Amino acid sequence: MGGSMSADADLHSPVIDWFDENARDLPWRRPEAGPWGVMVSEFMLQQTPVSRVLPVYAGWMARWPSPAVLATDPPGEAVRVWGRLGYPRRALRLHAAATAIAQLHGGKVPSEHAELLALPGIGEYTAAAVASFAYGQRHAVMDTNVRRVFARAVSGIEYPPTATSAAERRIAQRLLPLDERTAARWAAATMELGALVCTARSPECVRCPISAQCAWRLAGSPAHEGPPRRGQSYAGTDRQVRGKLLAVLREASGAVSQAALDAVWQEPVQRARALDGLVADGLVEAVAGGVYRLPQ
DNA sequence: AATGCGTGGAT
DNA sequence: TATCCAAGCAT
Repeated sequence: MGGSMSADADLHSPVIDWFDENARDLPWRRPEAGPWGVMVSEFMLQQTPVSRVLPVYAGWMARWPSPAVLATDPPGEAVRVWGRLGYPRRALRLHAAATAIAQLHGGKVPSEHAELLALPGIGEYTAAAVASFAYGQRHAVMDTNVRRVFARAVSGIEYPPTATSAAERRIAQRLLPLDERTAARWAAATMELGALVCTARSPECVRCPISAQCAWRLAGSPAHEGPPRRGQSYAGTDRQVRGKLLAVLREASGAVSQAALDAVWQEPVQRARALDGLVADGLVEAVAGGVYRLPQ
């Protein structure tokens, strides 16, 4: 098995105390955000930086202060307000989740992990995050930040593996404080530490509250072994074409012509494939006669 | 298990 | 300029 219980416990207080002093004042952390605000923020933050989420979150919550209100608007409006956050299928899934909450949960964001997991767009991470941040429950919340912190502090490696491993889950469970309140604080604190200090590219170990106990640091900060984790290319892909097509639809007040969509990409085969994909995903509706619009 | 899915800032 | 990276999910 891994390290001793005392070594694990020595991490809790420094990290939580650091969080008490350094936590960002983010809108979804305020009491008025409520479970719905937490849930909206988690959808928006999937693969998207905080700085870009902030303005969209504000607009979203002002227009749709509850899942029931969102459910009364067409999904295309969610896609429109989503704007340029990226991965617009998230907007569709958030709308679908709001509809399910309105219909199946009396309009209240469920508090049980299994009920959250059953909602569209909510996977293991988001279910744990909402249950922990919104309801104060005890869950191992493993996002890219937490995984990196544990990889370094506990496993002594610079980056976690590409896919979450059983070993990582064991470590997260082992480190999770037994007390529910403390566990919820720990989850937020470890995530914030990864986001602000133990960052991917240039960690600021001098500001880290557990640098003296960090296995990676103690090993001399060895460089990442193995093949470079390939970043996704973007230019020229279907994703870029989909983005350009959807941008036209978002910015139009109503339906748009085939000609307007054709103008965004010269190559007709890829353009058609991208448009078909958007329709298949439910992000675009084909109206009669080569006219398209956001879904209603 | 490996892919596809947006976008823009930082280095 | 090219690459990396950002609170993942669904298939």
